[in-house]
Amino acid sequence: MIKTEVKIFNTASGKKEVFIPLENDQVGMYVCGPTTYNYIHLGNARPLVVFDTVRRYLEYLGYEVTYIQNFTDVDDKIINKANEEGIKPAELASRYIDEYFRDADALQVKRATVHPRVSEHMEGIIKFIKGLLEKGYAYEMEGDVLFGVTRFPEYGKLSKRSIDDLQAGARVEVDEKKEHPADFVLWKKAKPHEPQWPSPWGLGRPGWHIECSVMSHEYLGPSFDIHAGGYDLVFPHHENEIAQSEALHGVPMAKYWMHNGFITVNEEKMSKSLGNFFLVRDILKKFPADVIRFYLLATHYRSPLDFDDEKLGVAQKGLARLQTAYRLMEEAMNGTLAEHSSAAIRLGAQGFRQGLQALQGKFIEAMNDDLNTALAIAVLFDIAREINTFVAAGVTEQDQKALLEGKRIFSELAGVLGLQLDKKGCDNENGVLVDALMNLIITIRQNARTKKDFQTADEIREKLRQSGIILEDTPQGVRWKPI
RNA sequence: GGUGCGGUGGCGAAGAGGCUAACGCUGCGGACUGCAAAUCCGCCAUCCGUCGGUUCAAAUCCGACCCGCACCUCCA
Repeated sequence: MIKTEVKIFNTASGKKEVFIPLENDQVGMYVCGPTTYNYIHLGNARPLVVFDTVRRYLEYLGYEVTYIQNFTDVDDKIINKANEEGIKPAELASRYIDEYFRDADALQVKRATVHPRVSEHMEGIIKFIKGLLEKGYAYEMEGDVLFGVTRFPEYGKLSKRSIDDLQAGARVEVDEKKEHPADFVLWKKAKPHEPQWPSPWGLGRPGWHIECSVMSHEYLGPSFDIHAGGYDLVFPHHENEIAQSEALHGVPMAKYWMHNGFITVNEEKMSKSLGNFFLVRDILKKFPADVIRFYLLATHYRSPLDFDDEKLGVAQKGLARLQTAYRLMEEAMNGTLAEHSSAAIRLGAQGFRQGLQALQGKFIEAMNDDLNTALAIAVLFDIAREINTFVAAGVTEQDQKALLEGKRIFSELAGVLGLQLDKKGCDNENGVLVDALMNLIITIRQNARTKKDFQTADEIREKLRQSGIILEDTPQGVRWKPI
């Protein structure tokens, strides 16, 4: 367990607070997951990556994290789309759950401890609603069950809205029969040809907010540490969850509420309703998944983040710089580069190690400050420079231990961000073949260079570049890598 | 109308009372190189939306104003 003080910005208080879990080294986290009627877009991906990073960091520090992320698989949009396609809603939902995993896995998002689905928690939902009715927080209306916001005095505390404001600005369809326009549905009366479940109030299905209250309670208890999601969930989704859960259980639902900012396109929120969204899998056709992840983490999670290809291109270059440093260090360790003592003044191995350890401290400090991944990445760049400088000056046998230590720190910290630094080269069988061919080509070119036939040498290099292979001539020999 | 967030170099982006305002990209100069690439070194904001105020000291606190964004309705 690394002893250190993590601070988290808590939407509930509007301030950064020291993170102290309810139960010493155990952390319970609930992240609102997608409604599964489409492939996920980049805006959906941000919370996945951000809160996965929160999890990774807490685990790195030694906490044991129970991470719950739901799938909303019962919903109007699912029903509509399924009808369009002429298949069952459940079938459509489960298809997009599979597709979700494909994208999330690519982005190195760790699987949750449990991924509960609404459709599998009907019993719990019904029981929960029953409890709310019994305690007098909910009321029945023509087969629907509604939560009465005026019956819960603290309603509005998360989003800092008063019930009166809600009434004043209400663009909500006013249903005269509701006690209050902001009352929201817990249980919806069934319509024909829709998924439906039996309940004490007749056939129907759950409203949107109730699922998270029920499932978080089932897996994490009435009170847990972190509840997270996109900023647009603060109201009404999370506000309503709080109302339901705290009304029923009488204890604070979550200790810390974390919300990520939006991805924008031309400064406008990326959203399904605006239609300006980019699917993760389409972006993956142009950029590797780790570049997307790097891009998402290079800005603080609460700030808006504008998207375009150019910005991903910058991220790609940045990540490549880190990977290059890692590669140079590995080569120095493997002795791929001949030992070379340079005239340059160089850091001793001792200084190198101490420098990296100090930077590791800075990394932790950055992450402690409300998950400042932008700063943490800056530290990674500092580490890269240390490594490059150290390695470029020439490495001897005595430096190997320091290099090993450096490699450990570097990859460990990158790993906290879910970034992999070692290039997964060619797959093994082909790799041997490719290596052999590359060695042959390089030898031929070297012969040309020895004869000062630079025209031939340059032609080979240019042709390889066009095929996606970069050659680098270094004092220690020729190196190649895919673009 | 209500609520909240933000405006930092050519671009992106940290910093939130006091070290020369991080880091990355771009550009420029240098080292290295046959030339490149990669790498290293150096340079590029007298200034942090505007105007006032508080303070010994402000990009960082307060006030006003301008601009942008978001939420108040499904949305990550």
